[in-house]
Amino acid sequence: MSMNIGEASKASGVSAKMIRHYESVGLFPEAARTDSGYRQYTAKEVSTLRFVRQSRDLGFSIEQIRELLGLWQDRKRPSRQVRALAQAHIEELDEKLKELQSMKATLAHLVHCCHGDDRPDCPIIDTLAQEGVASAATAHHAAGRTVGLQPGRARRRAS
Amino acid sequence: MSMNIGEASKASGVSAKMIRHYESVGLFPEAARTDSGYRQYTAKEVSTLRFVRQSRDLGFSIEQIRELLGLWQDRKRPSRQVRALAQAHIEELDEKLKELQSMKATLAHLVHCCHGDDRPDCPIIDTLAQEGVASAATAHHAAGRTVGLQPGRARRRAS
DNA sequence: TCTCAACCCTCCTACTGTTGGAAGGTCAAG
DNA sequence: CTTGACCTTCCAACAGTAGGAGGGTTGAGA
Repeated sequence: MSMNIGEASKASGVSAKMIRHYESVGLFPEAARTDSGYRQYTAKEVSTLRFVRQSRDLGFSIEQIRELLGLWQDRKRPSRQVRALAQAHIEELDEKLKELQSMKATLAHLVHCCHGDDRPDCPIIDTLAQEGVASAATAHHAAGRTVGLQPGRARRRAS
Repeated sequence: MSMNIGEASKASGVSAKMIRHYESVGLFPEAARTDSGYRQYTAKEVSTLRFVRQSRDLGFSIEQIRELLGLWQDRKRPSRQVRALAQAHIEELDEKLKELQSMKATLAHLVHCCHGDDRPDCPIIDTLAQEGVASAATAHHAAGRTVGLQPGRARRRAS
């Protein structure tokens, strides 16, 4: 009935390392332990883990998953709440999509302009060296929140 | 002719904090200093900073920018090299785009299915609790490298 | 019974890039 | 001389994941 972390990991698709991490940040209560200190998991906990993984796979952040788990637990919550959370996340995804698309478009244009042969002459480099590529960055200038290809890409300029 | 880090920051659009950081990771040589230890920048260095910013805005990583700077410096490099780097980056962007689009599609479908009213019944939560959402995650399963809405989102399952 | 592999444990580190603060030194204007 | 705006360095945090070190546990085979 109960299993070690390795089995729970296989069953849920969440690595043992991550299970411990999620526990440590309080995403779910601490697991029961054997006398020797091994964590023990039941089918119920494995399904929670699976829930977390599915949510991560849809791009929800840990904090959002914390909320989702709360809503999941509370069997009386109005579906409206869940929907709103999902909707908000879609909008985040959209912002990121726009930014990436803008980068890609700019880059594709530059690549298109560059003959890409043995000559040193290169419009890509030249453009980077100029001021104001007028790309993704400037595109949402006023949009506030970052998007991050890399982690915390805050698009704000030095002010 | 030469300016402090604050002015260089304003002129380049890179925050002072980031200028120091880039210097510390060896993205460009250490700046000259006044007797009192203040960094001094010339127009040449400001244009390097601008180059870095433009590259970041197009989503290039620090390592990629390191290469780009090298290519920029070397006035004899074949434009082919630059183009290849840009092309490779476009492909990275494409992977990320696909992943985000896949997430969005799955999520949009779920949101569409959820009536979102006062009733507790919610297909979004129900789907998360099931196994195998068959979303972004499974989509590129074999694709190896991560993409990260959040930082290091490695999509590999616990193996 | 001993041994060895395959587990498990906790802690610390790294990585992506950026921001924030603390504690202090410098420079200019008033 | 004081004040405020600048500069310096170092340390920590954020998101999420992965890797290792150094140790204990378990169970099966010799």
